[in-house]
Amino acid sequence: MDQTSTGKTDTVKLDDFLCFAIYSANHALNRVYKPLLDEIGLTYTQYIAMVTLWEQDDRTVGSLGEKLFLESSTLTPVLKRLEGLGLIARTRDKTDERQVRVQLTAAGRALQARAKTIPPCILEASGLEVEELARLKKEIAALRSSLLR
Amino acid sequence: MDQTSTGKTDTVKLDDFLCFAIYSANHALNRVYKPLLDEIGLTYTQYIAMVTLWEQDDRTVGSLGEKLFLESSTLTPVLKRLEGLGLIARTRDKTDERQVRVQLTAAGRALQARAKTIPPCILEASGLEVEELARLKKEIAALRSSLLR
DNA sequence: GCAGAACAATTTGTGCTCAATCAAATCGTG
DNA sequence: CACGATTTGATTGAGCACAAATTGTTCTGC
Repeated sequence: MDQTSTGKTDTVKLDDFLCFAIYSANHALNRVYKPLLDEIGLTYTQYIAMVTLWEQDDRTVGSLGEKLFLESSTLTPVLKRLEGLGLIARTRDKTDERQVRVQLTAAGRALQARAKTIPPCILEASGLEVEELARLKKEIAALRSSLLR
Repeated sequence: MDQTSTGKTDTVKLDDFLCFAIYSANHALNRVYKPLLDEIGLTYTQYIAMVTLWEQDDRTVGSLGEKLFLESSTLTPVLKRLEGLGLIARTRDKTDERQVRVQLTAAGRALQARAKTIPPCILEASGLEVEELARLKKEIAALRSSLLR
């Protein structure tokens, strides 16, 4: 019973849609993250931006967007808020003034330690084993690649 | 290599996050849907609301929100736009005036036929077989259930 | 060297999402 | 019947997301 079947019924059900499963799982994840992120004063998008910078500091807006699959028009206000929170600094690149370089401040780096408790909470809420979660993550990432092709 | 491992590196990578896989796959799906939905003049959220009504007409705002995991504060403006497009009618329930009943118009029902071409396009873009897609959908729905527990 | 193309980030406008709050209708209990 | 509690949907404010248009910078061809 799937929306793509050529089958007998013409009543397509919402629960048959992969897109809805992902859409609603994303919302559910947001709901689990919300109280955890409130404690460190970040929204979800701000959090993944910080995770990306913790992984590699001193990026341009464009490279950050490429990593996060977000447009610069989305990132600009997000980064301005992170700057307002004192977690990052935004400076024009000296050699190419079109680019804005994003760098962690001391406070931004310090926040990483406080954020360390979050992933284990999510793992627990997922009700999955580490290996199973890793496999599911891999499959979904592969789906994303196909869709963006 | 996972953010939950107790392993050697303390550098947690964005690509290790299940939440990011789902978050970005959701955006990727949106990007595939966008041009298809443009043809029938709906946004993604408007589309899933219509799918829900095609599955079962004459719902209250609350029951629609329960199905879609959305708050009334999100649904009210979405439904008003669908009403403005002439696809649905919103009327107060005669026996309980607190509730608003949402019903398809003739135009709303007619749109279902035009929307039939969308799911096959998504299936193709996913690069997955029908069975594989159904299995993945099921796993993600199960994850959602765990998260909302 | 200079005009125009290409590029990077920002601004603007539309829509989605939630938390917090509100108003109206209904229910429950005395 | 009366009055407080609950239910239902709507409103407000903050933030995210994109497309399209804009500004400022760099590169290219002549």
